[in-house]
Amino acid sequence: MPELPEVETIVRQLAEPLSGRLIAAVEVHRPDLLREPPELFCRALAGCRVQSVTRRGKNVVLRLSGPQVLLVNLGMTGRLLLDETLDETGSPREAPPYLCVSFSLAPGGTLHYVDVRRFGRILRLSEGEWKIESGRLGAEPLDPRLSAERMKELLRGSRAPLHSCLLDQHRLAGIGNIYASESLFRARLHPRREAGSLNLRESEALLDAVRAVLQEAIRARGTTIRDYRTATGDEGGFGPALQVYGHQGDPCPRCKTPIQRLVLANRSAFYCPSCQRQEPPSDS
DNA sequence: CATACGTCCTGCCAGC
DNA sequence: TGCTGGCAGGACGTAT
Repeated sequence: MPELPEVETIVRQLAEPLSGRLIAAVEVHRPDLLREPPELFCRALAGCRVQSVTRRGKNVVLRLSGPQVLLVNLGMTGRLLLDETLDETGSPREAPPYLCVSFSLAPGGTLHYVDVRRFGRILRLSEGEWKIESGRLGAEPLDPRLSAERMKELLRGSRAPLHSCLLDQHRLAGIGNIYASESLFRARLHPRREAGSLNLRESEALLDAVRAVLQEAIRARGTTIRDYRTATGDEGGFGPALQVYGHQGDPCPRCKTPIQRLVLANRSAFYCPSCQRQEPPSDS
């Protein structure tokens, strides 16, 4: 499931090779990923030049000439694969399975959007529409301007469990189920703790933990549980570094207490019942 | 308004 | 051994 580190990895890999490239043609094999008729989509993108590839939350943002913005959300199983190779006959390689959209580049190469479960979305927006969409998304956890005070403010007023709050893309953008559990473990905060009850010290610990986990995961090129691949088709290397996610029943890496799994808002949260206490501290 | 929960979609695998 | 029901969850829509 591509979260911030996975999307960041893909964006870093695509930025150089795609910048300045021409989109020669677009083929849509799965129209349900779009919010417009595929013919319109293809016509509007053909002939555009890629100006930049960036990330906002879990979204890949391609700025194109026109100007227009191509927003790619990978959902659960989406992949952006850059194929620059040719086979021995000189024609492009065979289309990968579950291919949804392919962007033929000039000169040569293809960017494939592949998605088994098709939870992903590809939106073509104007600069103004994207500005509004981006404004609805929450703070970037790795933005150095994000302070512990601001972090506390983001959680303030929420009676929801911390785990659910971290998944809310309108508060912080980019965290999904894997890094929510990992961050809470590092910050020693219980996933069911009421989000709005965090004091400044705890908010700072949480922000530090979120940043540390995301940065380490980026360095490892993300976490492959099953489906995630980088833009070069490789698996991410952060899996072995996961301390609680998917480790139900295993001993806590800190205190050896068995890791527990609980379900919050239909999502699994993994935590150590000994290291991560439910109760807010009495000194707040 | 905020929160909870169902829905989409398919591959995988535990359990019968 | 083969089949199947349940599970996985990002984002959105609907219900409370």
